[in-house]
Amino acid sequence: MGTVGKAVSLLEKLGRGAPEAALADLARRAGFDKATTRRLLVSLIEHGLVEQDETTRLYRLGAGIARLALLREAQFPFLRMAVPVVEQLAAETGETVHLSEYSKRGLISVHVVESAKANRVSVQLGEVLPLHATASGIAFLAFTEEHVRAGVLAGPLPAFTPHTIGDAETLAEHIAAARARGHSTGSQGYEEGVLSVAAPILGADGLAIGAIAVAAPRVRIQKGDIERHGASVAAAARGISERLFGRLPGRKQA
Amino acid sequence: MGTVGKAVSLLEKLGRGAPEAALADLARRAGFDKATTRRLLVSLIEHGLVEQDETTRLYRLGAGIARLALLREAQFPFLRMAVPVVEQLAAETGETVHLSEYSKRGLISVHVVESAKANRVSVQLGEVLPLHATASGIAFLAFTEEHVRAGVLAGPLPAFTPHTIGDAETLAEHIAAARARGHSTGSQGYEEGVLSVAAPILGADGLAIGAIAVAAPRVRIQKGDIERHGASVAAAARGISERLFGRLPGRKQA
DNA sequence: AATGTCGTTGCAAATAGTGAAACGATCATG
DNA sequence: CATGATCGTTTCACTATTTGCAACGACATT
Repeated sequence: MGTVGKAVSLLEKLGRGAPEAALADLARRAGFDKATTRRLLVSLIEHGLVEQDETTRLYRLGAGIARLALLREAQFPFLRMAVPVVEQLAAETGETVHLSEYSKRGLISVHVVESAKANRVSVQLGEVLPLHATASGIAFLAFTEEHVRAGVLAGPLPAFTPHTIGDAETLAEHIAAARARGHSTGSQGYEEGVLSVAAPILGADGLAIGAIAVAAPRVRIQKGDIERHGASVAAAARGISERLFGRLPGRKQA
Repeated sequence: MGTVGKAVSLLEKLGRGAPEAALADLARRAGFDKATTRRLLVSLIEHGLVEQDETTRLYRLGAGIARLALLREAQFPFLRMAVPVVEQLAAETGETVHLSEYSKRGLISVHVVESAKANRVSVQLGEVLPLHATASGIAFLAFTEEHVRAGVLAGPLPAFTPHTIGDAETLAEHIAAARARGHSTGSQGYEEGVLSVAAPILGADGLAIGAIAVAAPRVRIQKGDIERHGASVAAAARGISERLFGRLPGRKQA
């Protein structure tokens, strides 16, 4: 692993778990030498990506991270454009709605509006959702480039619940169905007892850049809810694309 | 400069200017060799901090940045706690209010509510505000550790306008006055024609972690406005500290 | 006191990063 | 249509940065 890989890996370790971490703890979790870990951390501190408590010597993510994220949002206002639509969809459905953006490993949940109901689905911000095990992931896969889809179908499909789709064939069917309908459904593939409906958010080139999903406890879903929410979530996804790119992107044939 | 420094420097170059940048452009701006620049970028891409448009080959900041920022906000909910107070202060004063957080180089503006008035002060999100030239910076310096304050007083004090405080002695007086009053004032030190009033947001140890400021066009400020806004902004800053840390931190003697 | 763990620093060994050059591809320009 | 410039990419020998071990004092626990 290159040096920058190690540095980023430390940032991720700092992001998980407790708000602050000790040097030896980080070195252990990352598998680096104490000396190496420390030198990487001081480099990151010098650039504001990490901060250190002067008295406890504990490390935490720095404000430079927030700065980069703000600059990015200024360049590509995904949240600013999408959040109002998410809120609207949450109000319309009364269920938890979450918005995610594609990145290397999977879909990163970037905004969540939780249902007001007592029994509701909860999603952690910044969490990476697996592409094969969530409605959002399947919606994304249905409208992404062939090589990404092929990569997921070829790779391992780890099970998160007993209901997680485990074989590539079934997954391919779900993806094809989602492409045909314009939205996907997920049934307890990631969390037990949760049903979801998701639609892809398409970029200017017609390929998915993220997804929006409605997630509800299984017990609350009535006949017809799936279809109703499916239409709503697909409309919301289109709305976000239009706000971001002006007109609705042409749908790419696969 | 170490390797991680170079990598971070590329991230900052990507954050400034156009939403996407070409390899040769980045190499020139950063002063690195084309080959070096590319290798750093692919490392960053592998970890999701940078993305590349498959067809145009242009680079941009990746969703991994947003992920880290979200994880950080989950660990230390600065925005979640502060934003409502900022909105409230903006409504109360009718002027632009901005919130900033301290980092290595200066105060990073992390949230802004612009005045509804036509003639209003505008602040760029993610911008780094100089500590010696803004009301926020002086408020921060008045309640930070001695060595940080000394470092700023010792270092160069670049002028952004003809009104920027240029000598350490005057700056020290402003800082002392801010410490005595609990809030600071800034007069066209960073942007011409802008008057500001700011107060420090104190951490659990009584030292400043950021600042909140009201900024208005000079022409609109009446007698008494400074004092009124000073009291409001100081109260808002205390409110944020209390929301973040429970009780009001004890004020540290300097 | 003794033992364990912590953060920090120095050093020689080695790995990882470096820049120049060459490549084909692409895009203006004449 | 040919030319020249610029682009992104790859290779390779060289160098410098990074690395891990070991030792250190400080601290906390036993």
